[in-house]
Amino acid sequence: MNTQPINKPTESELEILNILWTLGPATVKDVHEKLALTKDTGYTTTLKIMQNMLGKQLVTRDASSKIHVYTAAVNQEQAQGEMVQKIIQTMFNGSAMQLVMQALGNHKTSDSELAMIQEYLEKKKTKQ
Amino acid sequence: MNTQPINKPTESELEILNILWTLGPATVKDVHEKLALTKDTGYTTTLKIMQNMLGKQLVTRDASSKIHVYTAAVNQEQAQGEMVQKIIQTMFNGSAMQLVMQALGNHKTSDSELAMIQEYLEKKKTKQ
DNA sequence: TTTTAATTACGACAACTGTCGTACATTTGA
DNA sequence: TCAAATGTACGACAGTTGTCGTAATTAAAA
Repeated sequence: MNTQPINKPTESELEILNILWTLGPATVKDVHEKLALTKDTGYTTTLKIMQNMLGKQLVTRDASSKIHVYTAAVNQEQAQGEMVQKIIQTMFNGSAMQLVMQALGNHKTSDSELAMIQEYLEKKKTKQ
Repeated sequence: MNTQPINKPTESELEILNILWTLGPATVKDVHEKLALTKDTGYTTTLKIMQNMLGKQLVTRDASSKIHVYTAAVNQEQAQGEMVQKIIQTMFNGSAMQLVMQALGNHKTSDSELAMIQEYLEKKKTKQ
């Protein structure tokens, strides 16, 4: 799997990547069905975007049968990391903490989740 | 200050907004100088982007003197909130926790900052 | 006053995106 | 076999963005 800096996906491409990360290898039809749940868009539009993504090497595809199967070519965690990095720089003045506060502030997060974060923080403190 | 859903800024517009949030009301020159520190771009480019932003009502300006003074017209916290929301939905399957983990994982965060987050979490747990 | 400098306005341009209609190819089933 | 259904390919288009050259305007300085 490619670990080069990612050829920055657009908003729409990101949505599709997210679907591919969830579904694993999938056809245009699969992706479009998922996408259509939240977005009013045509089949050929989805197809075209995925073809663009192929050009950018954001996905790979198996075209051995008529029905092409697409797979995300970028690592989910890496993409998440780069995005978070970007946001922190651009919107939170380089402070991860400010981002964390925002993320937790406007969200209902369960006690168990909060506990997990606390645990994570403990480990991190001792490690550093 | 406007609290309507924000007319979504582009990447470049976001950089400029961030500068305006830091500087407060500022001229194109001020903004461009800041911007030029990290980005190789022409003065008129910055100007044009800021004029676009005026059109979108992302900024306001005082044009009473020759030297126009621009002010961010969107609330920083709201913009941050909407961005974080978007990211969580699009890239983290709706889980704020996953975002938090990412943000803390790839960053050197000081112990004191970590402690602040922990404190924040404690308060949040008891409140909820 | 005249020149120079600083600023803004305007227009042009290429690249990228999302959108879709339509053509083409392939498979399926009647 | 042949028509229908299912997919993909291709091309066109409009809107947005970032980029910048250059013109116009205004203020400051000589």
